[in-house]
Amino acid sequence: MDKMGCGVSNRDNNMGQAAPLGEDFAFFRPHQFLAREGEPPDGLFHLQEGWACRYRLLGDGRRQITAVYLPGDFCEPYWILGRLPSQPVVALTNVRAARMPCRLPTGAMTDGQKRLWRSLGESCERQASWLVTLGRKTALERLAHLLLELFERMRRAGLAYGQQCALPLTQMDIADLTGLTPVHVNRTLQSMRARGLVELQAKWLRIPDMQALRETAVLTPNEVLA
Amino acid sequence: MDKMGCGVSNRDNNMGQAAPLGEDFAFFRPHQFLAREGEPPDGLFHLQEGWACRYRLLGDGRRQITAVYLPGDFCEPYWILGRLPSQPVVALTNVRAARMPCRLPTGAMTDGQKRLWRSLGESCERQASWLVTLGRKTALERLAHLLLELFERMRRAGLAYGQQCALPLTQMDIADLTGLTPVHVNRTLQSMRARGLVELQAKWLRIPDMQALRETAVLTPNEVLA
DNA sequence: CGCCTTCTTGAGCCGACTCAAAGCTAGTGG
DNA sequence: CCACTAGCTTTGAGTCGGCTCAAGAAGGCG
Repeated sequence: MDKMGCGVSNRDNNMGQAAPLGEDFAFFRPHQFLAREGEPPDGLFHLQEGWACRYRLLGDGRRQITAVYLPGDFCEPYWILGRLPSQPVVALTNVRAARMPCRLPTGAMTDGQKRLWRSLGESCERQASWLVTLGRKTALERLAHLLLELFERMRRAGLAYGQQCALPLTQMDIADLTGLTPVHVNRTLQSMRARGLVELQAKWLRIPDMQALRETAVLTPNEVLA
Repeated sequence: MDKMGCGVSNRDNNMGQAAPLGEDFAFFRPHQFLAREGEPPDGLFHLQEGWACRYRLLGDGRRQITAVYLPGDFCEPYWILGRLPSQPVVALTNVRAARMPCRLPTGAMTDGQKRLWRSLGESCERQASWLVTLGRKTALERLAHLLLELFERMRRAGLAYGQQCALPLTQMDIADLTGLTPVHVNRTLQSMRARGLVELQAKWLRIPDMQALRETAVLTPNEVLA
């Protein structure tokens, strides 16, 4: 349940600025839903700030996170394909997002639409890569893949500084992304730290040796984050 | 390498029948590629007969199959999004497919295009479901999910007879789909057989108790194969 | 008939899990 | 400024699901 009300508001109502025609904004706090399973989403969100994730919860409490949304990402490109969300999406941090209509664009191909198609393509590819990682890789390889991907996406969004970036995930979130337990994530991160592969503390990620981390992740050359 | 030549041919050349305008057909034998990593596909294939799969091979021989294509499926809807295939697709059996242009449809929405969009949406959703299964489920649950999904898709394609259907996969293929080893697939299938959950032999699948198998797969009610 | 792939079985091992209990923060309120 | 709390991280000890290695049985096909 939303603890803070609906989370969606017209920018005119609280900012005193004219929003671009037909566009308004939405704000979410951690744990607030951007979409619920089986319910039509309020719109397609273009994240401006903050992180969100899509997941599935099994009856006995097992959880798997199936997508992460970073600033600059669309959430969720699949929605334009006309199906109801099959998995809920929640904010991981405070989120600010532009809200746009959620339907298949028709007619002329604008830049915004091109970006949306590209985003859809990248999502599909990332999912396919994660099927490989979850199906066949070790804990060490999984973590390397995850941290590399998140860093690379943050870098592209202009949010990396040198070889570091923000990473507002708990070890439990990381466990639910990689299909591991929090305890094992903790131990594996320690061993990565010991080998100089990553530094990760206080929600901040640093990658001292990108090449080494890439090799650890056993990604194929043209994997999404190339 | 294709052992049998290119695999794509204009139907007029070998069937003596007029093909629908602008459409031709392609034939593949087991292990022939429908698409290679990083190379533009010959077209978008609409499978009429036979099975194919998409996969990734890691350097040390580990393989994960990331999609299966059955008769009636498009292979591969993602291709219309304008990226080069990031994972190869090979035929698992003899395949007959209609070949169509591989680009984003524009203009009026025909029935064929609607089917293509729906197909893309279903693919995305299936992938998301498999992320959960590979990340969080036991061997038993994974196999139940797989067999249930394949049966249901075959049923929708009109290729199930009562509670049985063809299933032209080796136990090694099944292992590469479920992220397990062939040995463990074998043992787990035996225990499923012993519990009366499935019968699987000679490339033929029978599901005596659909409800029991569904419960075993711990799927959420509105999972793709609902 | 002989070859090759697939399936099956046995024995031992190990990567990741479970359970449990401390240490850390960071935020809250007195 | 400090006690108090709640959530997160870390550590230890023991277990187990699925893996590895190896060999034999059972198909399928030329």
